[in-house]
Amino acid sequence: MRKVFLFMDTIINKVDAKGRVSLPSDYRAIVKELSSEIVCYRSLSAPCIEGCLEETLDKLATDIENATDFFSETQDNLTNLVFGDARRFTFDSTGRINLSEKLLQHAQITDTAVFVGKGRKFQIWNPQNWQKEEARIRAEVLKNRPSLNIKREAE
Amino acid sequence: MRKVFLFMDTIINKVDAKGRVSLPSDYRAIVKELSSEIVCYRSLSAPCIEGCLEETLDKLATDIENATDFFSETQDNLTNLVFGDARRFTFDSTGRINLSEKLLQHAQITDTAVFVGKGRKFQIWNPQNWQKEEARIRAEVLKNRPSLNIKREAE
DNA sequence: TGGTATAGCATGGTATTTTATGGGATTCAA
DNA sequence: TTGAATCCCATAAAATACCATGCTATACCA
Repeated sequence: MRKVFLFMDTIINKVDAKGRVSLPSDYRAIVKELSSEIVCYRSLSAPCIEGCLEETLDKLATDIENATDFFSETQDNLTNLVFGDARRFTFDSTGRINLSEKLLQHAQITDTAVFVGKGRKFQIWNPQNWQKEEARIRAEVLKNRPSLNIKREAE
Repeated sequence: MRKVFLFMDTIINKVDAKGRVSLPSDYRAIVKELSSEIVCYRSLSAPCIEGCLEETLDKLATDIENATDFFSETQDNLTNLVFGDARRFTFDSTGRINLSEKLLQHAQITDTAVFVGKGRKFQIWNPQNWQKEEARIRAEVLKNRPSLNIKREAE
């Protein structure tokens, strides 16, 4: 596995009648080092699909196990919500995945999808929704310059 | 054996008159790497069936040993409840297991079963019950956003 | 710098495989 | 011998892999 891997850039691709979309080739290059699978799930906080490597979710599973008790309600709730929603999507030789109805509906995607890199994860948006969301984020950043402060708080 | 294996997604399958259910193919793929057996038991906290690899229960046994005293009532109770209830279920060439009456009754399952991935484990629910449970969990998580806090605590 | 060749990519269509599930046969135990 | 559990076979539907084409971005050369 490569030491450095980041999902980046914003790419627009078509979704055909069967729900097939080409995963951007840059993204594929990252995944291909391990397998030909990507994990997708409905974002908890926004009307979009999120994607990442299975490895990333595996880390989360371990984190949850370490942070909560086997019999605790919190562990139950979290694992149900996260893993109950996530699913593996394998892409074929041409690099397409077949998104499920559930995911497409949640993101209000019909015939076009926008892939937005987020580092270890990426998101898939309806083009109009993404346009609005990006404007909103930019406006907020201009007001508050939040990024650096937030990092300090967390450390 | 694969480095990463997670039970994911939510899948609805039919239960026939004999009590047979297809284990979702993704789940089978995970199990098949080791054997053709899965362990199931009645959930301690919810009206559903829980399933996992025997390996996972083995880890739990170790955890219980480490966390409680050999002679303690807690260890007694836990081990009785978990291991007294658990049973191996082998699936046939078409991938079906034959759930026992005891398990089906506990989960109120008659003709349809919902498999819910939970990472290292999965659950089997009655469809209506799962629908309610999922709504409850989502509402609770949206109120508290527990995931991030828990992660911080663990670090 | 400008123009052309080439390789890679997205996308539409088609073929193949896998999977869920019903029904029946067989085995084993009571 | 009867009942229950397990195994095997058949089928329809859905998921997935493969093939072919047109386009775009990149590389190469004059």
